[in-house]
Amino acid sequence: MELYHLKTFVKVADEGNLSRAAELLFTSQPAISAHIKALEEELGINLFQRTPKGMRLTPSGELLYQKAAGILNSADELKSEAQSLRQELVGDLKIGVHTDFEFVRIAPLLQNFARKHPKVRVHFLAGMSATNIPDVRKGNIDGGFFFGPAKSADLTTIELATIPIRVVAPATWQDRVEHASPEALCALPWIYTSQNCPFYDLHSQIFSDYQCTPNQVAFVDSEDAIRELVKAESGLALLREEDAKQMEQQGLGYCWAGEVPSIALSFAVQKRRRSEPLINAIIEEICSLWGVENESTNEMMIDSA
DNA sequence: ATAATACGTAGGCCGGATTC
DNA sequence: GAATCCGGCCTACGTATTAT
Repeated sequence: MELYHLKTFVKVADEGNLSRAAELLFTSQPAISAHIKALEEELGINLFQRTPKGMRLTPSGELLYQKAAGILNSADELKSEAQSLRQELVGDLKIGVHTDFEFVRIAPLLQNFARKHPKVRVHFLAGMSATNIPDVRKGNIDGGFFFGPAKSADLTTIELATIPIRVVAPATWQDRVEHASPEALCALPWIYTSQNCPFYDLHSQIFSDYQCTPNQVAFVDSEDAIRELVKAESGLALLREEDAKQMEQQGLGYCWAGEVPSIALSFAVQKRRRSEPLINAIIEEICSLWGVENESTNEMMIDSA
Protein backbone atom coordinates (compact mmCIF):
# COMPACT_ATOMS: atom_id res chain seq x y z
CA MET A 1 0.00 0.00 0.00
CA GLU A 2 1.46 3.32 -1.11
CA LEU A 3 0.55 6.88 -0.20
CA TYR A 4 -0.62 7.50 -3.75
CA HIS A 5 -3.14 4.66 -3.36
CA LEU A 6 -4.60 6.47 -0.35
CA LYS A 7 -4.53 9.84 -2.13
CA THR A 8 -6.50 8.28 -4.97
CA PHE A 9 -8.92 6.57 -2.58
CA VAL A 10 -9.70 9.84 -0.79
CA LYS A 11 -10.01 11.83 -4.02
CA VAL A 12 -12.33 9.30 -5.66
CA ALA A 13 -14.45 9.20 -2.51
CA ASP A 14 -14.64 13.03 -2.50
CA GLU A 15 -15.56 13.25 -6.17
CA GLY A 16 -17.58 10.03 -6.53
CA ASN A 17 -16.17 9.78 -10.02
CA LEU A 18 -12.97 8.20 -11.38
CA SER A 19 -12.60 10.51 -14.35
CA ARG A 20 -12.94 13.68 -12.28
CA ALA A 21 -10.53 12.33 -9.65
CA ALA A 22 -8.01 11.49 -12.39
CA GLU A 23 -8.24 15.02 -13.73
CA LEU A 24 -7.66 16.52 -10.28
CA LEU A 25 -4.71 14.21 -9.63
CA PHE A 26 -3.18 15.03 -13.03
CA THR A 27 -3.26 11.41 -14.16
CA SER A 28 -5.40 9.14 -16.33
CA GLN A 29 -8.66 7.42 -15.46
CA PRO A 30 -7.21 3.89 -15.98
CA ALA A 31 -4.37 4.69 -13.56
CA ILE A 32 -6.91 5.75 -10.92
CA SER A 33 -8.99 2.66 -11.59
CA ALA A 34 -5.89 0.49 -11.08
CA HIS A 35 -5.06 2.25 -7.77
CA ILE A 36 -8.50 1.53 -6.37
CA LYS A 37 -8.41 -2.06 -7.60
CA ALA A 38 -4.95 -2.65 -6.09
CA LEU A 39 -6.03 -1.17 -2.77
CA GLU A 40 -9.23 -3.21 -2.67
CA GLU A 41 -7.29 -6.39 -3.46
CA GLU A 42 -4.67 -5.70 -0.82
CA LEU A 43 -7.29 -4.87 1.84
CA GLY A 44 -9.61 -7.66 0.73
CA ILE A 45 -12.53 -5.25 0.88
CA ASN A 46 -14.74 -3.50 -1.68
CA LEU A 47 -14.24 0.19 -0.95
CA PHE A 48 -16.64 1.37 -3.62
CA GLN A 49 -19.89 0.34 -5.18
CA ARG A 50 -19.67 0.83 -8.95
CA THR A 51 -22.70 2.50 -10.48
CA PRO A 52 -23.45 3.76 -13.99
CA LYS A 53 -23.11 7.26 -12.54
CA GLY A 54 -19.81 6.75 -10.73
CA MET A 55 -18.30 5.36 -7.55
CA ARG A 56 -20.13 5.29 -4.20
CA LEU A 57 -18.37 4.39 -0.94
CA THR A 58 -19.49 1.12 0.66
CA PRO A 59 -20.05 1.17 4.47
CA SER A 60 -16.56 -0.36 4.89
CA GLY A 61 -15.21 2.25 2.50
CA GLU A 62 -16.78 5.02 4.62
CA LEU A 63 -14.95 3.75 7.71
CA LEU A 64 -11.59 3.37 5.97
CA TYR A 65 -11.93 6.77 4.28
CA GLN A 66 -11.48 8.53 7.64
CA LYS A 67 -8.37 6.47 8.38
CA ALA A 68 -6.88 7.16 4.97
CA ALA A 69 -7.51 10.90 5.25
CA GLY A 70 -5.80 10.87 8.66
CA ILE A 71 -2.74 9.09 7.28
CA LEU A 72 -2.47 11.62 4.43
CA ASN A 73 -2.71 14.51 6.90
CA SER A 74 0.08 13.00 8.98
CA ALA A 75 2.24 12.61 5.88
CA ASP A 76 1.66 16.27 4.98
CA GLU A 77 2.59 17.33 8.50
CA LEU A 78 5.78 15.29 8.31
CA LYS A 79 6.72 17.00 5.04
CA SER A 80 5.97 20.45 6.42
CA GLU A 81 8.00 19.73 9.53
CA ALA A 82 10.95 18.60 7.43
CA GLN A 83 10.68 21.68 5.25
CA SER A 84 10.81 24.02 8.23
CA LEU A 85 13.82 22.15 9.58
CA ARG A 86 15.62 22.59 6.24
CA GLN A 87 14.48 26.20 5.95
CA GLU A 88 14.36 25.64 2.23
CA LEU A 89 11.03 25.32 0.49
CA VAL A 90 10.48 22.49 -1.95
CA GLY A 91 7.35 21.02 -3.48
CA ASP A 92 4.39 21.99 -5.60
CA LEU A 93 1.85 24.75 -5.14
CA LYS A 94 -1.42 24.80 -7.02
CA ILE A 95 -3.02 28.23 -7.32
CA GLY A 96 -6.45 28.81 -8.85
CA VAL A 97 -6.75 31.93 -10.98
CA HIS A 98 -10.30 33.14 -11.61
CA THR A 99 -9.67 35.93 -14.08
CA ASP A 100 -7.07 37.06 -16.59
CA PHE A 101 -3.50 36.38 -15.50
CA GLU A 102 -2.23 39.87 -16.21
CA PHE A 103 -4.85 41.47 -13.99
CA VAL A 104 -3.94 39.31 -10.97
CA ARG A 105 -0.22 39.90 -11.66
CA ILE A 106 0.72 36.26 -12.17
CA ALA A 107 3.90 36.97 -14.15
CA PRO A 108 5.59 39.18 -11.51
CA LEU A 109 4.29 36.86 -8.77
CA LEU A 110 5.95 33.87 -10.40
CA GLN A 111 9.12 35.83 -11.16
CA ASN A 112 9.57 37.00 -7.55
CA PHE A 113 8.52 33.69 -6.02
CA ALA A 114 10.78 31.58 -8.25
CA ARG A 115 13.74 33.81 -7.41
CA LYS A 116 13.25 33.29 -3.66
CA HIS A 117 12.10 29.67 -3.78
CA PRO A 118 13.68 28.05 -6.85
CA LYS A 119 12.75 24.51 -5.77
CA VAL A 120 9.02 25.16 -5.58
CA ARG A 121 6.99 24.45 -8.70
CA VAL A 122 3.93 26.66 -8.96
CA HIS A 123 0.93 25.51 -11.00
CA PHE A 124 -1.47 28.27 -11.98
CA LEU A 125 -4.84 26.72 -12.83
CA ALA A 126 -7.53 28.68 -14.63
CA GLY A 127 -10.83 28.58 -12.75
CA MET A 128 -13.64 30.82 -11.56
CA SER A 129 -14.47 32.48 -8.24
CA ALA A 130 -17.27 29.97 -7.76
CA THR A 131 -14.96 26.98 -8.31
CA ASN A 132 -11.77 28.23 -6.65
CA ILE A 133 -13.37 28.48 -3.20
CA PRO A 134 -14.68 24.86 -3.06
CA ASP A 135 -11.45 23.65 -4.66
CA VAL A 136 -9.40 25.29 -1.89
CA ARG A 137 -11.69 23.77 0.75
CA LYS A 138 -11.40 20.30 -0.79
CA GLY A 139 -7.63 20.62 -1.13
CA ASN A 140 -7.74 20.36 -4.92
CA ILE A 141 -5.74 23.58 -5.00
CA ASP A 142 -3.57 25.15 -2.29
CA GLY A 143 -4.86 28.67 -2.74
CA GLY A 144 -7.12 30.61 -5.05
CA PHE A 145 -7.98 34.11 -6.17
CA PHE A 146 -11.64 35.09 -6.21
CA PHE A 147 -14.01 38.04 -6.39
CA GLY A 148 -16.44 38.82 -3.61
CA PRO A 149 -16.77 37.51 -0.05
CA ALA A 150 -16.04 33.92 1.02
CA LYS A 151 -18.68 32.37 3.26
CA SER A 152 -16.63 29.57 4.73
CA ALA A 153 -15.35 29.26 8.30
CA ASP A 154 -12.54 26.93 7.31
CA LEU A 155 -10.88 29.49 5.02
CA THR A 156 -8.49 32.33 5.63
CA THR A 157 -9.04 35.06 3.07
CA ILE A 158 -6.91 38.08 2.27
CA GLU A 159 -8.47 41.09 0.60
CA LEU A 160 -5.99 42.34 -1.97
CA ALA A 161 -7.85 45.19 -3.62
CA THR A 162 -11.21 46.79 -4.25
CA ILE A 163 -12.00 46.56 -7.92
CA PRO A 164 -14.20 49.24 -9.51
CA ILE A 165 -16.91 47.89 -11.78
CA ARG A 166 -18.73 49.58 -14.66
CA VAL A 167 -21.77 48.88 -16.76
CA VAL A 168 -20.62 48.54 -20.36
CA ALA A 169 -22.94 48.62 -23.35
CA PRO A 170 -22.27 47.96 -27.03
CA ALA A 171 -20.66 51.08 -28.54
CA THR A 172 -23.61 51.66 -30.88
CA TRP A 173 -26.01 51.84 -27.91
CA GLN A 174 -24.52 55.10 -26.58
CA ASP A 175 -27.73 57.05 -27.36
CA ARG A 176 -29.89 54.50 -25.51
CA VAL A 177 -27.59 54.30 -22.49
CA GLU A 178 -25.98 57.74 -22.06
CA HIS A 179 -28.83 59.40 -20.10
CA ALA A 180 -30.67 56.22 -19.15
CA SER A 181 -32.08 55.87 -15.64
CA PRO A 182 -31.47 52.58 -13.79
CA GLU A 183 -35.07 51.61 -14.63
CA ALA A 184 -34.45 52.23 -18.35
CA LEU A 185 -31.20 50.24 -18.20
CA CYS A 186 -33.07 47.42 -16.53
CA ALA A 187 -35.35 47.04 -19.54
CA LEU A 188 -32.43 46.60 -21.96
CA PRO A 189 -30.96 43.14 -22.64
CA TRP A 190 -28.37 42.05 -20.07
CA ILE A 191 -25.54 39.54 -20.27
CA TYR A 192 -25.52 37.92 -16.83
CA THR A 193 -23.10 35.64 -15.07
CA SER A 194 -24.41 32.40 -13.53
CA GLN A 195 -26.01 32.58 -10.07
CA ASN A 196 -22.98 31.19 -8.25
CA CYS A 197 -20.71 33.95 -9.61
CA PRO A 198 -20.15 36.95 -7.30
CA PHE A 199 -20.96 39.29 -10.19
CA TYR A 200 -24.53 37.95 -10.09
CA ASP A 201 -25.01 39.54 -6.67
CA LEU A 202 -23.63 42.83 -8.00
CA HIS A 203 -26.38 42.90 -10.63
CA SER A 204 -28.95 42.44 -7.88
CA GLN A 205 -27.41 45.25 -5.80
CA ILE A 206 -27.64 47.72 -8.68
CA PHE A 207 -31.35 47.19 -9.16
CA SER A 208 -32.26 46.47 -5.54
CA ASP A 209 -33.66 49.99 -4.98
CA TYR A 210 -35.83 49.96 -8.10
CA GLN A 211 -38.96 47.93 -8.72
CA CYS A 212 -37.70 46.30 -11.91
CA THR A 213 -36.44 42.93 -13.08
CA PRO A 214 -33.49 43.05 -15.47
CA ASN A 215 -34.05 41.62 -18.94
CA GLN A 216 -31.58 38.71 -18.77
CA VAL A 217 -30.83 37.38 -22.27
CA ALA A 218 -27.73 35.28 -21.63
CA PHE A 219 -25.72 33.76 -18.79
CA VAL A 220 -21.95 33.34 -19.23
CA ASP A 221 -19.07 33.00 -16.79
CA SER A 222 -16.05 33.87 -18.89
CA GLU A 223 -14.95 37.50 -19.13
CA ASP A 224 -13.90 36.85 -22.73
CA ALA A 225 -17.41 35.65 -23.52
CA ILE A 226 -18.94 38.71 -21.85
CA ARG A 227 -16.73 41.05 -23.89
CA GLU A 228 -17.56 39.16 -27.08
CA LEU A 229 -21.30 39.34 -26.47
CA VAL A 230 -21.16 43.06 -25.67
CA LYS A 231 -19.13 43.61 -28.84
CA ALA A 232 -21.71 41.60 -30.75
CA GLU A 233 -24.45 43.95 -29.42
CA SER A 234 -26.17 41.18 -27.50
CA GLY A 235 -26.60 43.27 -24.37
CA LEU A 236 -25.12 45.21 -21.47
CA ALA A 237 -22.84 43.67 -18.89
CA LEU A 238 -20.79 44.38 -15.80
CA LEU A 239 -17.03 44.44 -16.32
CA ARG A 240 -14.00 45.55 -14.37
CA GLU A 241 -13.62 49.31 -14.95
CA GLU A 242 -10.20 48.78 -16.52
CA ASP A 243 -11.69 46.33 -19.03
CA ALA A 244 -14.74 48.48 -19.68
CA LYS A 245 -12.63 51.59 -20.33
CA GLN A 246 -10.38 49.65 -22.65
CA MET A 247 -13.40 48.48 -24.66
CA GLU A 248 -14.57 52.08 -24.83
CA GLN A 249 -11.16 53.31 -26.01
CA GLN A 250 -11.14 50.66 -28.71
CA GLY A 251 -14.60 51.77 -29.85
CA LEU A 252 -16.08 48.40 -28.87
CA GLY A 253 -18.19 49.53 -25.94
CA TYR A 254 -19.73 52.45 -24.09
CA CYS A 255 -19.48 52.89 -20.31
CA TRP A 256 -22.67 53.97 -18.52
CA ALA A 257 -21.86 56.96 -16.27
CA GLY A 258 -23.85 55.70 -13.26
CA GLU A 259 -22.22 54.26 -10.17
CA VAL A 260 -21.93 50.53 -9.61
CA PRO A 261 -20.78 48.87 -6.36
CA SER A 262 -17.16 47.74 -6.47
CA ILE A 263 -16.07 44.17 -5.74
CA ALA A 264 -13.26 42.79 -3.59
CA LEU A 265 -10.40 40.81 -5.08
CA SER A 266 -9.23 38.26 -2.51
CA PHE A 267 -7.00 35.24 -2.08
CA ALA A 268 -8.03 32.20 -0.02
CA VAL A 269 -6.26 29.28 1.63
CA GLN A 270 -7.46 26.62 4.07
CA LYS A 271 -7.37 28.07 7.59
CA ARG A 272 -5.71 24.96 9.03
CA ARG A 273 -2.89 25.20 6.44
CA ARG A 274 -2.26 28.93 6.92
CA SER A 275 1.01 28.38 8.82
CA GLU A 276 2.49 25.84 6.40
CA PRO A 277 5.77 27.24 5.05
CA LEU A 278 4.78 26.94 1.37
CA ILE A 279 1.39 28.55 1.95
CA ASN A 280 2.93 31.28 4.05
CA ALA A 281 5.56 31.99 1.40
CA ILE A 282 3.04 32.44 -1.42
CA ILE A 283 0.81 34.61 0.78
CA GLU A 284 3.80 36.76 1.70
CA GLU A 285 4.65 37.23 -1.98
CA ILE A 286 1.07 38.01 -3.00
CA CYS A 287 0.68 40.51 -0.14
CA SER A 288 3.93 42.20 -1.06
CA LEU A 289 2.88 42.41 -4.71
CA TRP A 290 -0.48 43.98 -3.83
CA GLY A 291 0.89 46.19 -1.04
CA VAL A 292 -1.26 44.48 1.60
CA GLU A 293 -0.25 43.76 5.20
CA ASN A 294 0.32 40.04 5.68
CA GLU A 295 -0.95 40.29 9.26
CA SER A 296 -4.36 41.41 8.04
CA THR A 297 -5.22 37.85 7.02
CA ASN A 298 -6.61 36.84 10.40
CA GLU A 299 -9.00 39.74 10.45
CA MET A 300 -10.45 38.67 7.14
CA MET A 301 -11.81 35.34 8.35
CA ILE A 302 -15.51 35.15 7.70
CA ASP A 303 -17.63 32.74 9.66
CA SER A 304 -20.43 30.92 7.97
CA ALA A 305 -23.94 31.27 9.33
C1' DA B 1 -21.23 8.76 -19.46
C1' DT B 2 -18.34 6.06 -16.76
C1' DA B 3 -15.42 2.17 -15.42
C1' DA B 4 -12.53 -1.69 -16.85
C1' DT B 5 -9.21 -3.98 -19.75
C1' DA B 6 -5.28 -4.71 -23.10
C1' DC B 7 -0.96 -3.48 -24.30
C1' DG B 8 3.24 -0.85 -25.17
C1' DT B 9 6.58 2.28 -22.89
C1' DA B 10 9.58 4.74 -19.79
C1' DG B 11 11.55 5.35 -15.54
C1' DG B 12 12.89 3.48 -11.20
C1' DC B 13 14.55 -0.21 -8.40
C1' DC B 14 17.45 -4.08 -7.29
C1' DG B 15 21.31 -7.00 -7.22
C1' DG B 16 25.81 -8.21 -8.84
C1' DA B 17 30.36 -6.55 -10.25
C1' DT B 18 33.90 -3.33 -9.72
C1' DT B 19 36.59 0.32 -7.68
C1' DC B 20 38.52 2.93 -3.97
C1' DG C 1 33.11 -1.73 4.00
C1' DA C 2 31.16 1.93 1.28
C1' DA C 3 30.30 4.00 -3.08
C1' DT C 4 29.48 3.67 -7.91
C1' DC C 5 28.22 1.55 -12.27
C1' DC C 6 25.40 -1.26 -15.14
C1' DG C 7 22.02 -4.44 -16.93
C1' DG C 8 17.66 -6.68 -16.27
C1' DC C 9 13.24 -6.63 -14.29
C1' DC C 10 9.15 -4.47 -12.42
C1' DT C 11 5.67 -1.21 -12.12
C1' DA C 12 2.95 2.71 -12.99
C1' DC C 13 1.61 5.21 -16.61
C1' DG C 14 -0.89 6.59 -21.05
C1' DT C 15 -3.54 5.51 -25.25
C1' DA C 16 -6.91 2.89 -27.37
C1' DT C 17 -10.68 0.19 -26.87
C1' DT C 18 -14.45 -2.41 -24.82
C1' DA C 19 -18.07 -3.22 -21.45
C1' DT C 20 -21.76 -1.59 -18.60
